[in-house]
Amino acid sequence: MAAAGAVTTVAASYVPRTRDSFLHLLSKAVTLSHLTELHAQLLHNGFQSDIATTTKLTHRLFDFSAVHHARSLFFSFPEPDRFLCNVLVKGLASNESPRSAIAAFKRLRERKSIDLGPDNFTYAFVIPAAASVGDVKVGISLHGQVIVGGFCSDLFIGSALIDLYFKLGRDDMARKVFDEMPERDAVLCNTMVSGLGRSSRFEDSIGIFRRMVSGDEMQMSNVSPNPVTITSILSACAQLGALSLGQWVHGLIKSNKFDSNIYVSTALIDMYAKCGSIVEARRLFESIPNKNDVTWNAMISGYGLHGHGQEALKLFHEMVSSGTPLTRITFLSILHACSHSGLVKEGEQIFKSMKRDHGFEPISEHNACMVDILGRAGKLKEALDFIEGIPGDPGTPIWSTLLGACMVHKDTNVARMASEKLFESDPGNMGYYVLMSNIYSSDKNYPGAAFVRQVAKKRNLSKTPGCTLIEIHQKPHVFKAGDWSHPLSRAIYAELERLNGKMKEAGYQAETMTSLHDVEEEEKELMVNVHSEKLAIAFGLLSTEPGTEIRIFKNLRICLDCHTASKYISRVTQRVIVARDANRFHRFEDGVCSCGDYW
DNA sequence: GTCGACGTGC
Repeated sequence: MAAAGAVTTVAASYVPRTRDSFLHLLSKAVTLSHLTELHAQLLHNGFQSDIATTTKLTHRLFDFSAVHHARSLFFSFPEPDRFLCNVLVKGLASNESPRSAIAAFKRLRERKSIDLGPDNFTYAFVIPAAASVGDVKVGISLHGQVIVGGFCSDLFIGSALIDLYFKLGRDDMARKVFDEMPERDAVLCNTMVSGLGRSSRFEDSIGIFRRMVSGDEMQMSNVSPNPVTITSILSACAQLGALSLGQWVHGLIKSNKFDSNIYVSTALIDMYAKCGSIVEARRLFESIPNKNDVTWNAMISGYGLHGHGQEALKLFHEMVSSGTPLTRITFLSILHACSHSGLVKEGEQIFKSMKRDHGFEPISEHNACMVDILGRAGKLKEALDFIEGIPGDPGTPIWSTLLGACMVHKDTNVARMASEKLFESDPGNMGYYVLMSNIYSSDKNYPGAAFVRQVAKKRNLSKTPGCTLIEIHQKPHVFKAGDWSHPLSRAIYAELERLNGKMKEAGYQAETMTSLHDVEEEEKELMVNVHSEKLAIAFGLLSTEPGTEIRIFKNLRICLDCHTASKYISRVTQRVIVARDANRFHRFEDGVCSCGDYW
């Protein structure tokens, strides 16, 4: 503390200092004004051409984002060496100036006469810069230079290259770099695990994780999962809905004493909530002593996902009184919870208080939430008024939200208006054409529906195929629409047939007929085909004891017919069915869904 | 005097 005090007084400037004491003070500085003061003292003490202190000062200035100051210090130094140049490249790269970092790197390479050629550090700094701007040409050129320079076995560079190739969308190259590393450490493996996860290649990602756990490969003999690995894997479990794997990882967390890591415990809450175990998520939440904003947000959004709007509101108010700083994501989470539960008044109040009491100017996503809240509740006129009140261009997500609400409430006029904006701003997105065509169909405007589909076809767009996952005895089974690839297909279709009879007796009517008119043959076939949700549910019924809860996961939003069918199935079989779709959870019990038919 | 990977909202 004495040191920190000294640098803030002007009198101290006249005390002669040694290089070591300056280096120490530079590392300790906690504010930018400390650094500015130290810079003045360095000049007073004749250190302007001392490279070690100049390097440290440049580094620390970048730490405080004083990019301009750091830059001019660098350029005022007569003969920078490679070390100082590396600090410049790193500083620029980590201060949202990756393009300047690349430019600086190129200038250095051109001046190789004074032995400023890049070393392993330079590449470890400049490759992430190329990755963050997504520059394929520069990225590949850097990889080439790494090979020529003989830096291939450097672990820092290896991780940077793996991350680069994932960011460029070249998963196979990332894999190649990983496979060819003579030795691997935890960070290198984690880069691979999280990169594969971001590319939705979960099985591959889990494969690397398993190899880290088993530890019987020469190249990874000293590598075992750490908290970073664990959070990446939990995030994969959450996206996959892989509860049993998540539980197994939870065991690993306990035996490795990673419980106290806040990243790990927050990821666990998120995993349990997204895998359908909201009660377990809350139990864990309560057991965490050092909750931060992200922990609270994860729990609030978990309640939102399950349609437990009141619980989400209670927790939100507890968060406010706990003194935890609220963030934009807190408001997104609570507003989503309101929209999923139809809490219009509460949502409006929170939206107002966000700006008034907490000083957050709404960004596009908050506005989209409000449109969602109003639109889902059928207040399309209010939603339109709200959109008109948004300064500037409301943006694609808002029109897309409004279009979704039009589908639920069958409003063709507002839908036409929203879709025109969307076709203009995002013409390559098939989802909008499908929605608009369905809206026309449900209004019996078949020429309109056919026209929209034709436009989509001319633009060569195709639908994301729907699929549903169900985990039986810790093994995942994935079904597509009309799937016959499962070994038990005969039994599954027979079970569906049997269910259909019982459901019809109970009053079920298929809801697909309205959209069957005037569609292309290929598409008609797809619509007549049994949806993947039903196949997964039938398989679940066959494979589990009576009374067991059935949990399924759908990659898209659940369709109206499958939603209705699931309600009937839950009644005629007396089973609870929990379905997670792309948006939220549905819990079907005795003919009723927890979403209140509101999704 | 200089290096990397993780959790919350769509």
